[in-house]
Amino acid sequence: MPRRPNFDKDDLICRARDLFWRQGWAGTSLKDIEKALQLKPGSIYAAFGSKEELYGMALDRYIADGTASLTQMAEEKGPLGALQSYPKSVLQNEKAAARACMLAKTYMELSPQNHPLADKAEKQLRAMESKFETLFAAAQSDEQISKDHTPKQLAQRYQSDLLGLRLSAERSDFDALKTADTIADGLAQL
Amino acid sequence: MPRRPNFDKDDLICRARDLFWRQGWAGTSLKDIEKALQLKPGSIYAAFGSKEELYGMALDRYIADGTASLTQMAEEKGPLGALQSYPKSVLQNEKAAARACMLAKTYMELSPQNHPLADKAEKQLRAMESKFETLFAAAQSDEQISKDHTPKQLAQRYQSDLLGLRLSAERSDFDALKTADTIADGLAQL
DNA sequence: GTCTTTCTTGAGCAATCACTCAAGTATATA
DNA sequence: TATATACTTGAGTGATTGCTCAAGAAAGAC
Repeated sequence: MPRRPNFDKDDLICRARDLFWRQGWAGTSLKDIEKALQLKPGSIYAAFGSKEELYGMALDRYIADGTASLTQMAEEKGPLGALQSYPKSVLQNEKAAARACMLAKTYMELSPQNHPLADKAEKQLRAMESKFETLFAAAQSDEQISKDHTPKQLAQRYQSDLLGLRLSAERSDFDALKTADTIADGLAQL
Repeated sequence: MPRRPNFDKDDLICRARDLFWRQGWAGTSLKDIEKALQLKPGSIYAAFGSKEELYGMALDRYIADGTASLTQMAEEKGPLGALQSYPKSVLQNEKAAARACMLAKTYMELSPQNHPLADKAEKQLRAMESKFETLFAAAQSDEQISKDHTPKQLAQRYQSDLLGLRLSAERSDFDALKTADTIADGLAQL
């Protein structure tokens, strides 16, 4: 009966994600989105509801990709190996729209306004931290690293370093790969 | 002859700095500034020229305070002591409008648009890195830390960790002081 | 082909943005 | 007190914001 939409919604969300990831919430206008998605306002609102909902879907997509990549890495390389490889793999991901973490950027920009999207980002940062915590606990069980610190403390320090690395990697004069190596080396010495 | 302005310009810049620091560039409207400075638009533009110039002055103020504090710390505690104390002292600064670094926030928000303020922030991040580099070099000369890594590499890793720490410290469920301790401990083991 | 249903279009909405300027007000000098 | 000078005011500028909706176009069912 009906006419079918002539676009791939998933692809559009990815393009929106890359825009938001690079330019942030306020830095991305609907004109930008119209241009990137090749869609008129009416279609955008019919398909996604609002700018905020679209950003939410973009975040969801970002989160799904990130957790999938970490999970796969853990299966391939074990807990310590995954923690050691993850920073470098993030930096070397050519498809990424930016080096910095979209969750961190979202939280930084929107938490002062108590924006719901900031809550969403914070919640996911917590989820990632707890994933790291699990990996550290496993690495301790495997006796790959000492039990001098709790898994939670290790995870917080690790995530903090990772976010700093990714933030710094946006700078042109920062040797991100070398710094990622020192992070990996640091883990081996724990 | 003339009437004198009945406000303290330096104080106004500090209040603007705190606003921008917390809320960012796009997140701070002129209405916000009018309210915080208790000034009408005309007075703001007469005193500061534009929102951009005011942000620039706010950044300058932020930079001056930050470098002064690090310099003083180096005189009091020596190079290694300063590097060890600096993260914690930043976190414990009650007068700070936010935990995260204003330079990093500015750079993150505005570098995608090639905004001049992002250049200014990046330049100052470089300046801070080079200050850290000097301190690491001095610490190596004093034989307080090994020469396994170059001062530049140490400074980049240190600054990266510091920015990550300050970013993470914005989160309510992050044990920032403990993480700052592990950073300080890590320096002692170099 | 005709009808029905859905998608696409883009001019245009109210609200907000950074900013201006002419008029009014306050103060130091003479 | 009179005058000159600068500061303060706030309504209002054009541009841009996120968003709406009536009209038109396209595709499957018959």
